[in-house]
Amino acid sequence: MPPSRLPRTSAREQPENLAILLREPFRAGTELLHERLAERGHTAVRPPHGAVLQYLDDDGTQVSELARRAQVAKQSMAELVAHLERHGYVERVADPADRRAKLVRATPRGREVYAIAREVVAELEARWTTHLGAARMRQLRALLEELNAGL
Amino acid sequence: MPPSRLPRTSAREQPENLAILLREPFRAGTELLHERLAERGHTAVRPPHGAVLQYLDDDGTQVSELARRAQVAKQSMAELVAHLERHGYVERVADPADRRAKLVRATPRGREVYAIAREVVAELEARWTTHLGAARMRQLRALLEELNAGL
DNA sequence: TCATTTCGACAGGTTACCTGTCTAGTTGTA
DNA sequence: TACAACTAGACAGGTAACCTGTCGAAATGA
Repeated sequence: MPPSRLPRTSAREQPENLAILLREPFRAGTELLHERLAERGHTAVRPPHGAVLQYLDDDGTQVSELARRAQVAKQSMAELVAHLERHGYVERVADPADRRAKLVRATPRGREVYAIAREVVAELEARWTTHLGAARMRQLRALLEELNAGL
Repeated sequence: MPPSRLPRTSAREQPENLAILLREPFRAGTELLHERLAERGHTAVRPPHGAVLQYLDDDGTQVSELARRAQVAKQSMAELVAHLERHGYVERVADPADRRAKLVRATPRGREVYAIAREVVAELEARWTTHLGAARMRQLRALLEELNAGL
């Protein structure tokens, strides 16, 4: 099941070329990450949950703050957090600074996910560096940084 | 509402750097496209419908084929097509070559969406070229093409 | 001819999103 | 200090976008 087998006659392929070039490596990386997570038993962590883990501070973060960072509604974030809590990836503890609030924090099981993510990122970068060479990878990164800086 | 305002202490920010660099320009482009579509009255066309329009051949395409290309279940694709059909962006006509099948085809209203998409892509590329310069844009594109070629 | 495959419809379920409302608690200000 | 205004998160209820499984009609291959 090659995900890159795009139709030759797709009506929008030509104009979207650059968009696809940006999207595909990201998509491939996300796919690899979730494959690896599944292999190691973390089937309950699916792509949307990245929006939680990605924005979690080490010392815990409020649900409302996570929702703001991920740009979804509080209720949506609360559901994702509840799912991860049910599966033991995060825990919610009382916020000592605000009695209304709870802080969401990664558990040891949650931190395993971070470790796997770091491995996958390292593996991908290594693979890409093999294909492009170190110099061109640096070039690519620099160009992407410039592009991102200009929003 | 700056979408790029990422938390300084995000636990995964460092290792994901390159992933984010790839994702952000794509995300920004998608956002701009759907803003423009909404401005011009095409509020019914939302991101998932790109999976239909993106893979439509000019002479029409079967739902099953679209599902394969977009890598979703037939039923999911059928829903997206039904939505676009209800809103007048595509029509389904009998497939002359297969009496079981119907071909999904863009209507004039659907082709407006393609036109807007092409405008947005052109605008983004122009904006990025202003930031990076034509030479670096060519470099970036070449590097991304190499990266994608290596899957 | 007939077993197998394929197309698209239907049934039924889940997940990830949304808005709106409510209570408890915080904060800014008269 | 008092109180209006705001904020955190829970609950209610809804929708869109995905899934699997099943089916009848049509196509295909042996």
